[in-house]
Amino acid sequence: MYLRYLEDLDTRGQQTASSDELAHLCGTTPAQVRKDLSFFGSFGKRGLGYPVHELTAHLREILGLQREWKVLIIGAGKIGAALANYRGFRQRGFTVAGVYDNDPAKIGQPWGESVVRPMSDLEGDMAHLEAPIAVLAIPAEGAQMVVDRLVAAGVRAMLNFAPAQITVPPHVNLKSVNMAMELEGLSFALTNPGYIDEGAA
Amino acid sequence: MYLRYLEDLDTRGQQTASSDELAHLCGTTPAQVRKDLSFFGSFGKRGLGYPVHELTAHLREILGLQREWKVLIIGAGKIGAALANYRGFRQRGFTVAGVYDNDPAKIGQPWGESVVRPMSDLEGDMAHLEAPIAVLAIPAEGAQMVVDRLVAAGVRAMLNFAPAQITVPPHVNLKSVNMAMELEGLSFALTNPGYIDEGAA
DNA sequence: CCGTCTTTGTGAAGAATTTCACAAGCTCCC
DNA sequence: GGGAGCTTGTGAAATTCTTCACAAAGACGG
Repeated sequence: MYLRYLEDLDTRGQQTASSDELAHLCGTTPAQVRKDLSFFGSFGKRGLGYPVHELTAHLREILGLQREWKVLIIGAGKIGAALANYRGFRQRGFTVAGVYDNDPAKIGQPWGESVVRPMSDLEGDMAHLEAPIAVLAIPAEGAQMVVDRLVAAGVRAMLNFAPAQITVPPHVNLKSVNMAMELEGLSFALTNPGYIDEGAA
Repeated sequence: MYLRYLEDLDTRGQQTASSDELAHLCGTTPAQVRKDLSFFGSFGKRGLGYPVHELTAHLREILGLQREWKVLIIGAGKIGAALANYRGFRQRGFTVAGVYDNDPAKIGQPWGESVVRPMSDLEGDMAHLEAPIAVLAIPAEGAQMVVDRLVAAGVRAMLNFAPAQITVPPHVNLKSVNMAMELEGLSFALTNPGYIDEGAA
């Protein structure tokens, strides 16, 4: 989150930012900002604040964004298409290495500069890729089977958009985005106006 | 999250579930499950566990899911299409009340059982809707302006997929899903294998 | 070059959350 | 109907997270 706002400031040419300013932008407190950043090192200058450009570079390195990450999109449906179109990816060093699907009607169809590949190519293609990240954009049914296969093929990190309960071995990183659950959170917030939602900004 | 797993158990016809079982499913601890649920009431039976069907109903009510929520999809692009296709929505009581876009090429195009409506219809349409939830599936540029307009029109809850920094007045609930940020989290996890990601399951 | 002003980094205090542990309560079987 | 076996609900302890507050350090003007 800090990186996001620091990039904005950097683009606007701002040289330094105080913890106070960052806190205001991110919806947190100055002390929190300082504690968070101090966990990774001592980046600021007393009396001045944090050097925006330099800190941006530090955070990129901390997050491992100095390298290019290959992303495999699993599922050539609407979500897959939305993801492939998403400019933010390439800007942040994520490049789509391939789109895979099981559906014979979709296999071979053009997809950006590439074509949709059959799932059966997955294992072979993995040999050329180092530490790819898989994005699951498939229906919930059978999602676990696909995940098992990805894990077996060596995928170590996945971002799951299928509204399914997925389990992975401990050495694999899985993040799930469940849109229905997000909406349910909003439903709760609207139903119980007392509870303020912290997931803002 | 509990609701998600309880629905599974309910579908399979399981009568009761212990905090131990729920904890295992949800990747947490039995004590946590009991504390969480006890916050809302005393739903379990000692010696037996929690009645699955009944607890499911309770959680639905707590989350405000006993009613139907109208959802406005803002942006008739790929993400909007993916959302409209998403079966999970209707199942959980969220119905798409309309799809809006600014692009003249898209306005009037068929969209499910309806058509894409111009943004200018928004304020008028709001009169017929009670407490709708807006889903932002638009580019980052200009997202804040659209949000301001939605807020002015009376929208009290929004789910934002635009990779933009949005601010809303305190009485409006905003949740943001930023796919790039999720991927960056995975990048961090892969780069620093020591840190285990809690966002699993 | 000195005094004032600003802002970081960080121990310590405070608050919140999670875990522990156990009494109380329910079931089930004999 | 009573005892054995589970499992909840919940105070209290332990842990984690956040906020406070201040010394140390740099900037800046005169």
